[in-house]
Amino acid sequence: MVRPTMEDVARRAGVSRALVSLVMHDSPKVSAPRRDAVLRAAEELGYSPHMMARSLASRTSTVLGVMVSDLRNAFFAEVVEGLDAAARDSGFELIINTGGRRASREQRALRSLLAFRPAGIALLSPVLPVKSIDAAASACPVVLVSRSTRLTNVDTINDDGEAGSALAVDHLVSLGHTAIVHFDGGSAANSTSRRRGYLAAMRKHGLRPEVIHSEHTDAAGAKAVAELLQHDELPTALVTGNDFNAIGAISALEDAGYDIPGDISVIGYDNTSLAALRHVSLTTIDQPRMEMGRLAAEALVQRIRGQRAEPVRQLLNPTLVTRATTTEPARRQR
Amino acid sequence: MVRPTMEDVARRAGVSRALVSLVMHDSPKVSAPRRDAVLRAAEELGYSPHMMARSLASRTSTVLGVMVSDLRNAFFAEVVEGLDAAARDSGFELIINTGGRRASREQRALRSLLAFRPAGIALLSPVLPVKSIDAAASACPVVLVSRSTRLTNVDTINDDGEAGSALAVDHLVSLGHTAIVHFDGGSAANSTSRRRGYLAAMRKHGLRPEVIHSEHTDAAGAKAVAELLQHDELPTALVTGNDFNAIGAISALEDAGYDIPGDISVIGYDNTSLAALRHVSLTTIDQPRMEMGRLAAEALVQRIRGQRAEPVRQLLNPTLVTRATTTEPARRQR
DNA sequence: TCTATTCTTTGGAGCGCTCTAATGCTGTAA
DNA sequence: TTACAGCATTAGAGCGCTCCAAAGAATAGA
Repeated sequence: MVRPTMEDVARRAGVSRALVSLVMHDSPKVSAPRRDAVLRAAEELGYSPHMMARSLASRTSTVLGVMVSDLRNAFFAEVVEGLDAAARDSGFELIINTGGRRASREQRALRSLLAFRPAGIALLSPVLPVKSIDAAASACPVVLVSRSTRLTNVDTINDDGEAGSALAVDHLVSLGHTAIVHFDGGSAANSTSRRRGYLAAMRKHGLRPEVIHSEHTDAAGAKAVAELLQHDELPTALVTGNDFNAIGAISALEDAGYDIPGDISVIGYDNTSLAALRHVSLTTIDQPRMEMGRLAAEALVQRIRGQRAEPVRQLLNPTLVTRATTTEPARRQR
Repeated sequence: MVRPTMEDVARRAGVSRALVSLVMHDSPKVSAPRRDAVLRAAEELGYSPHMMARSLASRTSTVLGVMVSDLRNAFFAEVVEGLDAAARDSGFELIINTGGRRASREQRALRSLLAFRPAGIALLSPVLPVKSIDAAASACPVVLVSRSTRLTNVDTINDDGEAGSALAVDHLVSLGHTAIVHFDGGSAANSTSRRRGYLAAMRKHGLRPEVIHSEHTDAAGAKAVAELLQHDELPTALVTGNDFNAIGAISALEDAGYDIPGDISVIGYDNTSLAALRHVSLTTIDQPRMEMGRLAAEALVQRIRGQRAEPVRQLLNPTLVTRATTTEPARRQR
């Protein structure tokens, strides 16, 4: 388990340790014969540089710390995937920690990330207090994904939930719908902006908005439908808080004898793998999640390289993915 | 961005660096007044130990390297989640890399993991040649998840695909089914053992097996149904390769006018979040993915601590999750 | 030939920490 | 009084590397 060091390589190649270091960094100021000798010796010994020692000596780091609440959530998994790809392109590695959306655990996770003296830190939808974020930002560049802040030393990458909901409403209006109800996402971080976007878009079109309180689960979607069915008149379209909620709503409506989209059009949010299934074929709003990860990594790298000091505020545009759950309103409505 | 060192804390507390080190490690041989002084100084300066320096000096590591092909795949995401939880419990951090199921990229990923001199490495379903795995294992403990090996210095954690398929078949047989067809998973890593389990279980019950070649996607499931519909007689039950395939098969069957489970029972594999949706409510086979991650971490930790030298070969038992897509065969079928 | 100049190579200090061996300091026994 | 535990504390070497200053080697110009 004891691996060869630079010293070993140097001895075998008959050169100094410093020269080996230069070769490992592809320095142009090494003569060809020495370079070959060093590379051969390294190869023969199976030498690979010791990142920790390198970091320590050079006072630099090639590590990006990532705090994610839960990798099982496809949203985070995809953002991390984007982060990883972009980080690798810039020569960084990811060290990942989970915070479980509990401030105390996130605090711990953040501390242990900082103990690695990473070059930068990405916090995905953290529930941490601003104070902690600020403290972290004074130690290294920090980027926030799916959370905004007014801290000027921190970058943020968010999807534009308002624009997404507006996209959904516009789509339905263009199909001829006027009675459009929103099932909101309750206490979820992204539900406020989605609701706001829905309200603004309805007002823009001169329509009367109606919000039914719900959550981001299929059971909640079904429950919201039950509430909706109490009404005298049903809407012709539903803008739900996310895909799961949409699925729950759809099956509850079908159970109640309604045809989707014949009687009611339904639109989801997130474009999860679920929505794409033939069987489901849900019209939904897609957020560029991988892209968000890439942008987060790029924001960090820029700050690390000192290329920028002003904060970046990315607000990514979602897109509409039209599938089979939306169509023109039926005649009988209005 | 320049953070205080142990030296700074020592100076402020009026003690030596070594004493600070002892306090940071909760050594019992430090007097109470000194301990307090050190802790106060550390607090005031916002000191936190430098992991890299600590690793270097102590020649130990608290990092576990993880190579995963793709985090967007829920299987891996959950295994990683389990790994993370167990690693944290034992005081380790994860450093994650993606290999994309391409040997060359995995090679690179492995190399950069090894550069961190991790305490151990977990490879999730790698396509790496045995040679590379063996080389890694000579540098630090290695555990393989979803891949077997005969290397004796490497631990493996696998789910028992044969047992899972047998569970599916047994369930259907106990309901009274005899005409049971398998849609297999094609070239996927886990499909061989799942198919083998199906074949063995059918034979065990004295039934005639029939395998239709398919893939792990919903489109492939639908395509396999199209093929099935050419037959004169339909089976009364389907054992599919995974949940996506099952969903595709179900919707194709429903499109063709069949009732699920009235006419045909369908059983999935993986118990994805999909299967649990009310709307889908798919009977399926659950693999303990988080558990696999935990066990992988534990296997590593045991080897790291030198508690074990013989290889571990975990074969985890899947379980049947009964939902709404399986029932007794209809009368009309014989 | 000698010096000036450029190109290679090397010694060695130091990154922040750990850990061993040695020190200082009490108190107790001889 | 000295000796000797026993405990708390510290000096200092060293982990594997980087990087600066300086030395050496090679070449060019005079």
